[in-house]
Amino acid sequence: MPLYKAPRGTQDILPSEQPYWRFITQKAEALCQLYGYKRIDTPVFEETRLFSRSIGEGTDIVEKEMYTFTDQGKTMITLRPEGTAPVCRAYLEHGLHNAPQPVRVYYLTSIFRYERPQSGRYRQHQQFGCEALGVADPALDAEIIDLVWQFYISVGLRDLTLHLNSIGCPDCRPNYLQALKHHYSQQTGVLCQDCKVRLERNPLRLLDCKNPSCQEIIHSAPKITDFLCEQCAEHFQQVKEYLQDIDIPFTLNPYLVRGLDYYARTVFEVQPGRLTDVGQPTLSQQSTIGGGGRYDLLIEELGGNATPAVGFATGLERIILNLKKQNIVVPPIPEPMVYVAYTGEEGKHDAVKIAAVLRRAGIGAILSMGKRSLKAQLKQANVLGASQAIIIGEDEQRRGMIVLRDLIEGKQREVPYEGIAEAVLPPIDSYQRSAIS
RNA sequence: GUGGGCGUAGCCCAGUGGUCUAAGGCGCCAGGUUGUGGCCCUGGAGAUCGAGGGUUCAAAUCCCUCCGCUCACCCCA
Repeated sequence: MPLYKAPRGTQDILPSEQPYWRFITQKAEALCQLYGYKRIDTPVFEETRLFSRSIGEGTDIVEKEMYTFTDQGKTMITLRPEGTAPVCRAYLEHGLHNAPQPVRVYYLTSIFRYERPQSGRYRQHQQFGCEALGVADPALDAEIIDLVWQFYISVGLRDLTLHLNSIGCPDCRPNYLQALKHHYSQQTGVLCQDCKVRLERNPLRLLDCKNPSCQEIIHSAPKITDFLCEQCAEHFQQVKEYLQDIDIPFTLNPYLVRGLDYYARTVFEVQPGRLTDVGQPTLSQQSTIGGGGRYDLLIEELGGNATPAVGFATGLERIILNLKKQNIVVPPIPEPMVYVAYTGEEGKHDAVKIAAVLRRAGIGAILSMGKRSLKAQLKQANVLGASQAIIIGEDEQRRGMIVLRDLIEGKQREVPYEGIAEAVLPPIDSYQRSAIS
């Protein structure tokens, strides 16, 4: 029983897991470059009021999931529970409205939420997100959705479903909410406890209920897409058309709502698995690997000028979870190719020097440590995946030579001490080339 | 916050009251003659059997409490 353990809901990402992380983060960054999104990093913590204002006072995140504390200067601080609000804050703080619009940025960062951990859910998790601020063009919605979708494709995930909806704007949503409330008020008898609360506090969330008895009410409920104002309907129509232009397969889901208050118009979510029943959510939301939408009012809410924006975020742990479920293999992280072994104390000085010479020549080298038998050293070279071993033996040393052993072919030859880097290079090159192709 | 499952070495796990001073596999370390890997063989290190309390002549094994892990609900990525 170890004395110390990683806090609940957190995890160590050990070297053996790193290939997954490197793989997906490299894919993400390559894609962002392709779409012209630039990296932004914001602080791990912000003033609490930024999040309570943006995410919404009544949301679960703000009510019970934030890591909040008062610092020595009596400031209320919160560990970032989502990525959009800090980006908006930075946009305002640094006058990014003066940059060419839209401002396209992405982040790869830790997110903190105090929740009960379960499969694919952690108190600290990593998100990859993109935000495009300053433009209301529906083509930008399509661009953002295309970007996430291409991201999933580029990491190799299959069988995903893109759920798409529009939740309108402050002009048209009240009409819908009224109709929704009216629909529900006639059936309060069969409502679950949660939905009774939702009816009062956050009616949109009624559509989110998984309770079987509430499902029927949901399916007979009015659809928000029938209540959109002219502008919202037109915007949504164009988003759909642009997505069709670029062959992004989406599933219209009029019951899709999102958990943060700042969304307006376009909302979307990506879930693993295909739907059997079109338009009907069959998977629990917990399996969602990514989501996002428009938040045209958020920046104004935070004190800026009216600035439309759209973005997405996706959970990296959940992506890795699905990569493993789908048996997708990721490329290994290359090991240093040369293992430097030696016998005796005199040999060790040359070993230290040769390892340094190789590294300075750009050749990865692992230096054997401690006093171990040659057998043990070569065994380790093998386990570490080195393609070549340099053996500094006392006999050869006296003649100014060292042994260069090819661990893949099992052949070795003597080469002069001087110019060892040149001797090593060619076989390494060919090996690496074959490993890449 | 609610409910289910589970807690034996770094990992996988056997063992359900005395023969357990806890077995096996992987991994680690060392040997298999004198300076050479991948296979094989041998040996070694590594476990207060999650913690505390109780029942019993006797507990890894039964009971209680706590802690932790895990899965699901809620909600979110």
